[in-house]
Amino acid sequence: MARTTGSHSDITGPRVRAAALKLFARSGYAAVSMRAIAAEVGVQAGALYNYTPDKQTLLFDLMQSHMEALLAQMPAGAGDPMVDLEDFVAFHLRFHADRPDEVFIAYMELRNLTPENFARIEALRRTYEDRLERILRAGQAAGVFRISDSKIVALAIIAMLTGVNTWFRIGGRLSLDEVVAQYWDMVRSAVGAGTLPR
Amino acid sequence: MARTTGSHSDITGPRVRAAALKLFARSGYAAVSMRAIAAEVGVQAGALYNYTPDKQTLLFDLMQSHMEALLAQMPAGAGDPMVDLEDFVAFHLRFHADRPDEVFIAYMELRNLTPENFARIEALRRTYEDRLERILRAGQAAGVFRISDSKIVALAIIAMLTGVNTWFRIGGRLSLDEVVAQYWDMVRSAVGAGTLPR
DNA sequence: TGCTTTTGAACGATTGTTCATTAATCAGGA
DNA sequence: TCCTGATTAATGAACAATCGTTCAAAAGCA
Repeated sequence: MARTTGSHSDITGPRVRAAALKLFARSGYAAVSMRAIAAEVGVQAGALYNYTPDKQTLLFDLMQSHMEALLAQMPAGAGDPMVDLEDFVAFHLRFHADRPDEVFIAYMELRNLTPENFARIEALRRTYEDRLERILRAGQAAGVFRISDSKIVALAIIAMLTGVNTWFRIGGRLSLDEVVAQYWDMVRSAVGAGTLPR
Repeated sequence: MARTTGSHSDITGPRVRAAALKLFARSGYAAVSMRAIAAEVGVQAGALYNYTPDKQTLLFDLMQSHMEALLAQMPAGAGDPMVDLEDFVAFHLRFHADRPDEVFIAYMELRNLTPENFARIEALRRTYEDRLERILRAGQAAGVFRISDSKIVALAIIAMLTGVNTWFRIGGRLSLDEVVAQYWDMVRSAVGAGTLPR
């Protein structure tokens, strides 16, 4: 619906989510009070309830938005396992490097979701893992990847890639391009695809 | 000092730590109340303060004990980079598989430590990472590992290995021996050490 | 004037922690 | 074996503070 009269919703709403994202990432969901979020926005606690029914939904919406953006922007896959794997690795690293707070929350706050909300986020996460596993199985079938258990390799790769967020910061010692190149080297080696000149 | 009269400290004390470990791992430090810990032990909240000065110290002691056990049991290193790396991988996987709760806390609750306590745990963690990096540099110098940045590779390997704790459970589809074998395959490949028959 | 947004107070519940009091356990002597 | 005195552990109430959430009233804008 179009903007209604006297409304600041389209200004305050995003600021509430941004404040919650920042504070949840820094201190954790359980340790952040609604009053702290309100103070970050510059508003009283009661005003937050114009933008979220409760604190739990605020967390869930942040995680859901993140996971849906991840799935929406993920490369579709060209069909060549080697190309698809490289694209996946590059995409994962760049997407995650751009959103350290969202990534942190998506991995750390799963246990603070209600069971129903947890199940919904978990389903999105599995969809993402399945995409990588499908690439690995295609390469396995084509004989270009030498791996035994595609599920384990998929999880190991994702864990390795997501680990960059514990240390990588834009503007640090290494550029994002260098990080992508180095991780692609490791992933390519780990799946048993020889070190080919490119 | 030897056991003093009228004391149950040596019984209740460990039970307090065990209850805190279990509940912190399940729900997170901030979401667990001292009353919840006391209920798990079967005691009133006030009694906990015979065994810890406060909640923060309870968390810190759990994390410190875990990290010190990790460092104490870590293999010393024989000198051969290939052997040392394989030993490190196997040790890491087995040690972590045995202690899912401790590992979970050690990685998730860092931000709930006071700055001083955080610095102390962080120092222990860095000591552990340095041990792996030293193995990698030795293999790099000896020409047996083909890697460029030993620091990144060390962090990537640790992230990959620690990731098993998100899915591995003793008694599941895969035995621990199978997991160790598969991860060693991936690590050996990732550091560019050829797939040799063993 | 009509509608939206924000305030600010209030609510019941829960938080970490303290402490006087009670209960339990022990060593040593009779 | 029983008693005594000493010592420790656990209770249960209390504390000030903070929690998520609600809502009537005030403020701001079209």
